[in-house]
Amino acid sequence: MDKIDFSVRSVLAGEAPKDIPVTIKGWVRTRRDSKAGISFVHLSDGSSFHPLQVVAPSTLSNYADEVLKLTAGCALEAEGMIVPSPAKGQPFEMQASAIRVIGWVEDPDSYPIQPKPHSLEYLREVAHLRPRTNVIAAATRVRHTLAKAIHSFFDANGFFWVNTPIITGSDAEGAGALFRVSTLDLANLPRTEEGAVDFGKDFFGRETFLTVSGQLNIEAYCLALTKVYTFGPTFRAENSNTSRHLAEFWMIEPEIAFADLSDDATLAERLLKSALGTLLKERQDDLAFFDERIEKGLVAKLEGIVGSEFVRMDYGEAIAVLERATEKFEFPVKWGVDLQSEHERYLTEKHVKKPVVVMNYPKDIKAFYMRSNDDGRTVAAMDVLAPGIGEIIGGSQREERLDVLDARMVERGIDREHYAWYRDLRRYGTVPHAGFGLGFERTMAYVTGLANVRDAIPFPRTPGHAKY
RNA sequence: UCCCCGGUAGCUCAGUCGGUAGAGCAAGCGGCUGUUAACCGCUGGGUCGCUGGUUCGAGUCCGGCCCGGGGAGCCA
Repeated sequence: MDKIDFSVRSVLAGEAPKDIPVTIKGWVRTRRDSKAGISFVHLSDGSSFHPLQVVAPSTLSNYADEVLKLTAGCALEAEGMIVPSPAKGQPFEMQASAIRVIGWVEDPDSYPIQPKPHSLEYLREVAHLRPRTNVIAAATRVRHTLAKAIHSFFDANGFFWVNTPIITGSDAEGAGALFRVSTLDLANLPRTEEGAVDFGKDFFGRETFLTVSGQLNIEAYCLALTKVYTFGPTFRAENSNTSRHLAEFWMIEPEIAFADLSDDATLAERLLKSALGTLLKERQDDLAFFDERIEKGLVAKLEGIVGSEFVRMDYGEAIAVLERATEKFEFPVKWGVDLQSEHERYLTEKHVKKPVVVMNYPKDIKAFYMRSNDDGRTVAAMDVLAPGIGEIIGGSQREERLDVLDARMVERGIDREHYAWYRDLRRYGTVPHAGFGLGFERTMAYVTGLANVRDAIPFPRTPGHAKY
């Protein structure tokens, strides 16, 4: 065995052998030359936050022709012995015995990713190259670990992951505007006798859309498997232009049977704490970077969340707190109105300074499927608000009583036949159940300190943006 | 969709009272150095977002449009 492939991560962790040459492949971050006869090439393969320092001696056959011409972004293969680094900055480095350039950067002068801080706005315009930066690579690793931690939490607690459909025939009432899915020829639409578009001729024989929520479908599996969740993409065709909205985003939606709103809130709190705890253990390098460059005090903030109790507050209590506040709000506060962003921010950022669960909202501002409370004017809904990001979770106990559900649908003018299968769930062995939706990118924004969800997803889709 | 801010070199930005284009970084060349997003010197690099107008003269003032960002609403 003359050479072995290892990752930069394994080398820096001291896991690579020290008695035989190893080969590392990656992309150049920086190159510094010493006329004493060596060059330092920082090589990154994405496996860890820190790059590998490759020490290239001038005795390499291609030193003058190639090594001295390496610029940021060049792909290469470096072979050599791993040795303890005599200088500060890294525990180990490679004494290169061979460097093979695999891919040059043509025109280094205009290569969009330079070894300097770029603005996140600029990086969005080169979305195909931005994973080569520290910040996006770190976010990508955090995203992976966060997803894994969420799956692990559910698995350890007896939940089953259910892949609810991406294409749906129902429009999950009130969750937002829909993207149509159709194979009809737009230039030559089939028409009914009345002149309307004849969706009976469409691929599925009816109107279909991209899902805005897996909730209705997951309820069906909940009422058989008891503890289930979805984790998949979700689509909203809203013309939303904010740092908190994407047209395509990922959502985690657990649903638990034989459970009420309090159980739901407990699950939300345990899930968040568990996932954050895993991140703190497994992504220290990346979190340290976010702490230093993106949000000072980030790690302490996350540790604080893991170690503290979420504050629970009734909607009515939240209104009272806001009414007492000396803060000037643009929108007046009174019982019955939905909380505005400024109100949510005040509650979570100034009043309690950590995540807060607001529960039992007025029924008129919430969806038809949320369970009516005995007071006749509120429903068992909850929102988890997080500092800096606002609503991170929205959930509720579901209305399991068919007569009450029907009454609510009539109230809202919703066609019961359209929800026939959803009503069936209340006709056959109905039980109290509850669930919530956790926005994955909003959670990412919260744990990285990145202020915009567009930087928390590999290729963000927003109005007018689907180029990459 | 509404409100606000912005668009000048590959990137980040400065550009005064309207007088004809600047810096740092990057790139190229040279110097120095077991260096750490090194340091020193030199060089090249511009449709000042587009368009119309005011003016002797517009990066600068005015209108329209395009693009980006922030905030609001919708919501996760």
